[in-house]
Amino acid sequence: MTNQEIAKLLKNVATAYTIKDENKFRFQIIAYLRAADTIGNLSGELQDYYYDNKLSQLPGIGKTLKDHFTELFKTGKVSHFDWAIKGIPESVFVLTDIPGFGPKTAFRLAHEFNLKNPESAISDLEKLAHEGKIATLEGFGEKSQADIIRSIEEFKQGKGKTTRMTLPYAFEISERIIDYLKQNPAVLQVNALGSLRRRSPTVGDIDIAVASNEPKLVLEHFVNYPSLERIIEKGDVSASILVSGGRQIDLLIQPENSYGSLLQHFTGSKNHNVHLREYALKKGLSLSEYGIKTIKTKKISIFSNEDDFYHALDLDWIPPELREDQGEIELAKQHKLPQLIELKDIKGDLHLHSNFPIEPSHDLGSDNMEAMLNKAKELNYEYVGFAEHNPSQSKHDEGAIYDLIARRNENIEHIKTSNYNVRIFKLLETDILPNGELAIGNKSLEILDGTIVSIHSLFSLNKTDMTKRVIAGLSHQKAKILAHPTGRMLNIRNGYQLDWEQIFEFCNKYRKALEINSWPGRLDLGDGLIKLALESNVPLIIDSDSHAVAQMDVQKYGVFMARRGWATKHDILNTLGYNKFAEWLKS
DNA sequence: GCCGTTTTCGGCCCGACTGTTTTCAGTCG
Repeated sequence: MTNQEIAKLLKNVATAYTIKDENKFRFQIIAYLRAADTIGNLSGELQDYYYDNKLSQLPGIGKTLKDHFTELFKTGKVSHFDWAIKGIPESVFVLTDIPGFGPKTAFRLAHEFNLKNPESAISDLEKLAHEGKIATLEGFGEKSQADIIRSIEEFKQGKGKTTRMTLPYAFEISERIIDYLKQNPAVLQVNALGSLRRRSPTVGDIDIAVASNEPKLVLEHFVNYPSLERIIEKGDVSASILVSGGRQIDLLIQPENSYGSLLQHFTGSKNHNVHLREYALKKGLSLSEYGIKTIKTKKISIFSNEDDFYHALDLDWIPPELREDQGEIELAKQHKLPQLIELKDIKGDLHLHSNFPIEPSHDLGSDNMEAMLNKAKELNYEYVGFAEHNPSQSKHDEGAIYDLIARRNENIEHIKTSNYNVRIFKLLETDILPNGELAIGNKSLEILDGTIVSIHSLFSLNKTDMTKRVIAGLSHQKAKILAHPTGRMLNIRNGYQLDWEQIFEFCNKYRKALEINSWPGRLDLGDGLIKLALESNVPLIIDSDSHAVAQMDVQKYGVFMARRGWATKHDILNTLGYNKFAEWLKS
């Protein structure tokens, strides 16, 4: 069962509670939604937390939910959930997936029109709306009927927040919008916030904050964005629009002198803010996007920057990547937050695919080694590793594979004679075959400084066999790094099954590194597994997996993931200088 | 149902926006 399916299950329980008795279940509803939020935004699989007995570490998951999940993973269902949603038509849970449909609206419509069939509930409702039947209900009008028709249309097209963007994609959109907003003189400051600022691997909508003393002018400018599709809402200090491609942009505005509170509020996460506000309440303070209110005197302190906002609560400033309610508030109080790794700490990129004609099993790079070295120099790297895919087994015998690798090595030696100031490691990205053997023989491996190993076939292997396969592959003395360890492709496929506890134990014992692959479509490992790996003292390495010079800039995304996983530079191997790194590679 | 620098019991974030209302309910972040 995927995280999204489990999160939906929890939301369904909250929906059912809301319909049955909102007051009685008030706090259960909050708890279920909070847990759903945690799980929906988790970058590791919930099931892995269960296997590692770490469910209780997750915010919002206490004893009761832990027991429910144990039942879920053992039996495939939870009797308490079944009990909770009993009596609510299944159609309701289908309708609540549509933006604008909450529990009350969904239940009311399902009930009034007797929408029994969940398969057809959405199209049945659409038909009723077109027939003008919804506007006749008390509490509904022509406008809400039209809204329902449009919501369903957009939902079917996957617009708004129905589908999530990858982080790098969202980055690009946000930069275009920010450039546009800056054209207006009423805009004094502008930042992308929300999950984008927290560097979440996928982003639902793009949140933008603006400092301005003339919010009306800013809003007017905003809703005239060239690729506007429609205005979702527009008030006095905020607005939401849909832009071409069906992406939702939310804008919030505050005067410059209270911009710090807005940054804090709009960065989230929701769970971080809820926790922070509960913490503040105990000090007699109430937090909002406007500032910090002393409850007794009703006096509001305002903050132009975020540091002061946190300091006013006796907390250190918390990096946005950590604001996921995973204990960061308590550590900020004790001045014990980790010093997170930064992009400038990276001293090399060990996973580069050049265009050297090595006749590989998978895609070849498009630029030559010299061009990639020039770029490495530009990035201030001390060293790189060329790691083309191994020559394909199907087209070459072992001798031919050896010759190709030897020729590539000669090419590298030749380049070394020119002075590039960047040291080179002779690596390779070698497939781990389904039986756990590496795709090239010992003789070929011997002429490498080391090899990256990875899974590129038979993803469907069961957990036990896949774990054995990976460990067998990593066991070779030359195998040093497991590339894109989960095999996930964001929004395309989940990773394969692995027993992480075993993998971590093995990597720690034999000092094998797990890669944080910065490739925009992968971002693999994600932050959840990074955090768990660090708790097991596993060496990590951040690589771009570049197939072209221009792609070498994606390293920042891997650093974002590492930061979200609480990594300091001491946790990441390629922050080491050349000598120390070479020493590890040789070990 | 969760959680702990007033608490293992008794609390539980705060506000914007919209539509259909004459003062609020529902949804969202």
